[in-house]
Amino acid sequence: MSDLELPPPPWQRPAAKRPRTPRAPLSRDQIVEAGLRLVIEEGVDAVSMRRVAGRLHTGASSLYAHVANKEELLLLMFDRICGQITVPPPQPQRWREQLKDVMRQGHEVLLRHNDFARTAIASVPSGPNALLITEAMLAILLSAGVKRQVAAWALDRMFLYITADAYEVSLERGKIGELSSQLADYFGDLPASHFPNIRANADVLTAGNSADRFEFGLDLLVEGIARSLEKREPGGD
Amino acid sequence: MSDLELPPPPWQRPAAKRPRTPRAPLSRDQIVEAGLRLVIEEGVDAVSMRRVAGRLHTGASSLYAHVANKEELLLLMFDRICGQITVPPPQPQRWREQLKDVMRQGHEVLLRHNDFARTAIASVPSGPNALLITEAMLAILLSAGVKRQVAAWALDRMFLYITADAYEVSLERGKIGELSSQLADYFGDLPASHFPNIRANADVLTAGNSADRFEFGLDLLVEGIARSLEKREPGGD
DNA sequence: TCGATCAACGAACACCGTTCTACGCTTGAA
DNA sequence: TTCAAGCGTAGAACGGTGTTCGTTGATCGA
Repeated sequence: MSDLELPPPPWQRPAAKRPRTPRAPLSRDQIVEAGLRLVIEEGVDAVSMRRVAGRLHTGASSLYAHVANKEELLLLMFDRICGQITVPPPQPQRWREQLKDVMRQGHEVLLRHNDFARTAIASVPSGPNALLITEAMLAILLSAGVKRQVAAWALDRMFLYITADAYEVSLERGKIGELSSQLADYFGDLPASHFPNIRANADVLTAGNSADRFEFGLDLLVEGIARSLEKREPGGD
Repeated sequence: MSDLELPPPPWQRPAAKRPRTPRAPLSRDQIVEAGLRLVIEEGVDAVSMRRVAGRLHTGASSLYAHVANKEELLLLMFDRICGQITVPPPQPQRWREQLKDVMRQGHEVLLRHNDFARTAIASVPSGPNALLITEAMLAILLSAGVKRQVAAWALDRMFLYITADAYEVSLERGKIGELSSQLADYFGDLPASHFPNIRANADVLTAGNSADRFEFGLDLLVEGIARSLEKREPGGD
C-alpha cells in the first residue's frame, strides 16, 4: 500500500539490452573483400577471423553464418583472385607465348596479394574462375597438338609452379637485396675442401632477380612440353 | 623475551621452493629430434614449442635457451632431414639420371616427414647438409656441360619443384582416392557451354597418381635443361 | 664465500579458430 | 494481431599458439 517507489535491487535488474547497430546484413562477398584487403595490406597471416570481422565492424563468430570455416574463406578469396586473369582464345601457332602469358598473369596477380600464394599452393583450383583458366589453358595445349595426358599433367605442373614461385618470391620480397649479397659472401666463404663448385660459382648462384628465375623456369616447363610434341605419348613407353 | 613461537603469518611465508627435476641438460639435438618425431607422427602443425617441450619433459620457454625461435628450430629440422640424402660423384654421361635420383631422394625424404615440405618451401637451403646437396648437383650439371648460369638457376628451380610437389602430395595424402573420383565426376558435370575441354578430358585430368605427376614434372625440367645444352646461354638473347 | 652467468621454470601477454548460448529481427501461418 | 520458427549476430568461453619477463637454482671462477 506504500506509494514509495524504490529503485529495483541489483539482483532484479533486467539484463542489459544488447545493443544492435542497425545495418545492412553481412554477405559473403563483403567477407571475401575484407579478407583480400587485409592480405594486400598486411599479408596472409593478418587474415584472422577476428581481424576480418573487425574490418566489417562485427564479431568473428558472425562470419560463420556465411563461410563454413577459415579454410573456405581462403578458398573463396583465391577464386576471387583468379577472376583477375584474362584468358585468350587459342592460337595454335602461338601456344608457347599464350601459355606463358597466362602464367605470367597468374604469377603477377598472386604477387599483388603479398604472400597469399602460400594459400594458393594448398588449394585445389576448383572455383569457377580457376576452372575457366584451366579450360582456356587446356584448349591452348590441345590446339597445339599436345597429347591429352601431357596437356593434363602439364597444366597441373604449371599451376604448381606458379603458386610455389609466387610464394617463394613473396617471402624474399622484403629482403631480396641484402639476402643476395649476404648469400654470395657466405658461399664464397665456405670451405674449399667441401664446396669447390659453390665457391667458384657463387656469382651465378646468386645472380638474377626473382623475375629472371621465374621466367627461366617458365622456359624449362614450356620447352619440356615442346619436346613432348616430338616424342611418344607419356605413360606409354 | 617471550619463548612463545608462533607460526609465521601468511605474508611472511617463504616462497615455495621451485622443484627442479635433476636431469641431463637439454640440447639442441634433442629439440630437433623431438620436433622431427612430432612431424612424422602428427604433421608439422603439431610442432608447437609446448608440444616439443612436452616431449622432453620441460617447458616451452626452456627451448629458447637453445634455439632463437620456432623458425630456427624448423630450419634446423630441415637441414637434419637433408642429411638423409646421399649424393653421387658426377658421371657426365648419366647426368639426367643422377639429377633425377637426387631429386627423387629429396622428394621421398620429405614425404617421409608428413607435410614438413610446407616448411621446406619457405626455407633457404643454407644448412650444411643442404649445401652438400647443392654442391653435388651443381657438379653434376657442370660436368654435363650445362652453362654456369643455367646450372645455377636450374638448381634453384629444381629445389622449388621438389619441395612444392612434396607439400602438395602431403596434402592429398589422406584423400587421394576419393578426391580423384569426386573431381572426375565434378568435371564431368560442369556446364558444357563453358567447359567443353574439361568435360571431355576429365579422365586424363584426374588420371595418374602423385608419383606419376612428380615424374612427369621431373621430365619436363630435365628435358628443358637438356634443350638448353643445344642453345645459347640464357640471359644473353 | 661471493658474484656473474646461464639454463630452466612458470606466469603472463597478445593473439588464434571455433563453438556455444542468448538475443533480436523477420517471416509466415493461424 | 499474435505467436512460433528460423536465421543472423553478439559475446563469452574453450583449447590452443609463440614469445617475453622475472625468478630460481646450479655452476664456475676469483
